[in-house]
Amino acid sequence: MTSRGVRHDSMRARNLAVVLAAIHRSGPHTRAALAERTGLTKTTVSSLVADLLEAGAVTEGGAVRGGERGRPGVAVRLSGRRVAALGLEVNIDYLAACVVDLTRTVRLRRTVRADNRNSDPALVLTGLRDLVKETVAQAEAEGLRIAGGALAVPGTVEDGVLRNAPHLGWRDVRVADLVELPFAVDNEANLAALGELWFGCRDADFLYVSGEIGIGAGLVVAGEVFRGTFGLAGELGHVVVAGDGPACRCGGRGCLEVYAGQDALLGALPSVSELVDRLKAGDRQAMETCERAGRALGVALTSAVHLLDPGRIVLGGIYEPLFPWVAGPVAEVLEARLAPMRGAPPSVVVSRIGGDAAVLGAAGLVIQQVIAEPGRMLGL
Amino acid sequence: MTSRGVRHDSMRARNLAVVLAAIHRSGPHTRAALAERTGLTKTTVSSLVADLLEAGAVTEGGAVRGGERGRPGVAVRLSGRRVAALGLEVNIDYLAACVVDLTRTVRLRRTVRADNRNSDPALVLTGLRDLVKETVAQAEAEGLRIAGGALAVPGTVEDGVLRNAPHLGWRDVRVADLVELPFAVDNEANLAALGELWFGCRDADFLYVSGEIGIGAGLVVAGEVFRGTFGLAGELGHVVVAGDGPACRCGGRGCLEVYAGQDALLGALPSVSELVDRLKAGDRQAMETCERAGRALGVALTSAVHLLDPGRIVLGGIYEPLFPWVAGPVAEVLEARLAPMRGAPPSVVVSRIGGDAAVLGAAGLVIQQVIAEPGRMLGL
DNA sequence: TGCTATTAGTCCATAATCTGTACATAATCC
DNA sequence: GGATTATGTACAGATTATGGACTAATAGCA
Repeated sequence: MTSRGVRHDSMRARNLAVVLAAIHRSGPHTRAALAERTGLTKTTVSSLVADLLEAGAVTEGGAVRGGERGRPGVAVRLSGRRVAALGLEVNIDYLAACVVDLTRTVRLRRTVRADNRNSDPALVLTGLRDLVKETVAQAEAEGLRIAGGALAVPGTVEDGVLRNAPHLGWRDVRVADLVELPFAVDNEANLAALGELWFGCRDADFLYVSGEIGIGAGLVVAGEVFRGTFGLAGELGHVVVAGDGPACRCGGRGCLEVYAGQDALLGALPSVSELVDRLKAGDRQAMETCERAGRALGVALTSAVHLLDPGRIVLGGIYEPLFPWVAGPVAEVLEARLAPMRGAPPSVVVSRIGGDAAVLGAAGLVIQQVIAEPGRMLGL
Repeated sequence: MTSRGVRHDSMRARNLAVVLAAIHRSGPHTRAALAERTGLTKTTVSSLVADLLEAGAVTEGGAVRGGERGRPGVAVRLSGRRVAALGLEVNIDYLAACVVDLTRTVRLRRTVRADNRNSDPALVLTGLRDLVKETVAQAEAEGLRIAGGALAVPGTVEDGVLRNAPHLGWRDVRVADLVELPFAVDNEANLAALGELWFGCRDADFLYVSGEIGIGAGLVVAGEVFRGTFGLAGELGHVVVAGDGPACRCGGRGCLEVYAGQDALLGALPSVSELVDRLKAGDRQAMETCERAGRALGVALTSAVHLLDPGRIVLGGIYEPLFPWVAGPVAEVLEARLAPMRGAPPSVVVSRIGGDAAVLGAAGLVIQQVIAEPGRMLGL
């Protein structure tokens, strides 16, 4: 737990990361601009950039912005040619994979339908492994080198072990050693939040609300996902809306999920798209259901804002198609409850990437790691 | 916002911090043990320790633990002789100051009664400045050198500016330049949490609940205070317990504060000690009030656990004297609502330092800074 | 067109810091 | 008392960043 001292090699590694992060954060820069931003000398930056060029993480050339007088600089930008990340997702009715390059361009995207409810983990993971093999082969055929992978799962994760995924019916499944690559596993909502950070709103501070059968949330503060002590933070679905409300499957009463989970929203309807159809047709009962769910979500988010202090609120999952009918009540409740004490409540916006958030976020996590530790991830 | 590159001097500064942190984290160590823990060589550690010795941050000698065979090492331990931190607090009815040395020993402690409700900030700050002068002079007379100070205030703080302290009646007061020292200002609940971290339970992961007129909370994860996006996280008092409960002064309904704030607990009683007396005497009504408050607190904490995932829960402020009557209902509610899904809920314990938490925490913040940046704080 | 000012990027000697081996020191074990 | 073992220091060597000098490339201006 004690942090390690800085040696010459870790100093170099850190400086590589600092330069790469500066390029990533604010677009292409000349070496001179990078030197100014990082506080390193031009000489040092040149040397670091040379390493990054060789690793294929950056390219030279392209628009040289700004230069008023004097010799124009050479822009150094992230390269999409070589380094790429593998994002994976196991969910209730599908497996998904994607490959994203360092410029955040989605290069490959595959989904395999499968009924994974109460499934055998070994079987599903074999299927996933096949999907990975195909995807990686295809990516390599395009000249990409996969620097690492990450997997999103609908459940709680501790140290690479899937502790509990109620809807899959999995418990204590070891998934970290799925492939021979640097590999991470994390909760769907956390990764969906990262997806929003990398491919959606790109804001550095927000709470992503993932409406599925359960309701999860991922908080991003200063570009980092907040995970809590055991990685269990963000369980919005069981935040209490009414202390003595109806019983919830979690054992509590009056949890948000009871009012605004998928089951509560759909009632007897077969699917979310059916609900949306009815809403579009102006079905009174459907609209009241959404109104009620939205208000409950507003109450739960009031508590979440007081405790987590998010910059804004992004609604995703099933709340994305339902946004037009849910967002109003949510915002009204937040305004009424938060404005007097806090001033303007966080704005409520819709997710821009919908159902792809988690897979993309998984790839985003890997890209984040590459930028944070280029030395380790790229073998420098 | 871009992080700076590592230069030779910052490498040294960082390594000083790493060594000091290792000594702080797990007690006195020999140079050899420090070398092993930090991954640095014995030579480097020797050189770093020499600097720390000269700065007065550590001393040699004392028990040499462990050594089985071979030449015994010289223990290097934190020194209480020279470096010290100044903790300050402005509260509704007092000003407080303390001086704590690097070994966490409280060397000085002063409290000045004063009615600061709806007071003139300038006047109160003048009084505080006098208190600082006296305290610093006294500390220096004991040979201590104050490395920095921190101030706890009952309100929200942004960038050294006190934004809003409803009970003091202050708004947008600039307090950061109170003294000519490295100086920080923060919210009372956050600093009380740090106090608990440094002088109380010393756990690295917990949620400190600060019961006062309002109810605040400070979350510590891995030894760091979580502040949220704007530093407003941890407003436990306005977490919703019952969506359509009674109105709260914040504009919401059914907030925790309505059920378990000081006003709700005391009712017509003049003081907390009066309430405690009645509870000790077995007063039925008082006990029911506490029972009800405890259950409400349990419900709010259920939401907090789902969202923040704390390691344990520490009850402080007025909940400290009331702990015997409040803790039971809190724990019961948590158990009932959390156990089925999460397993054992976080344990609920009483604060060990009571009303001193915030001042001590302010000093703790400074010590934390000294250990994190000995170069800057000690002028190395 | 050519000169000057200005900015970008590289070269190379120098400085700062950590590493690694060798060694003196100081205990325990038998 | 000698062997063993571990601590802490000394010194040469390795790694990395620095800083000033130098080359390169462009715009402005005469």
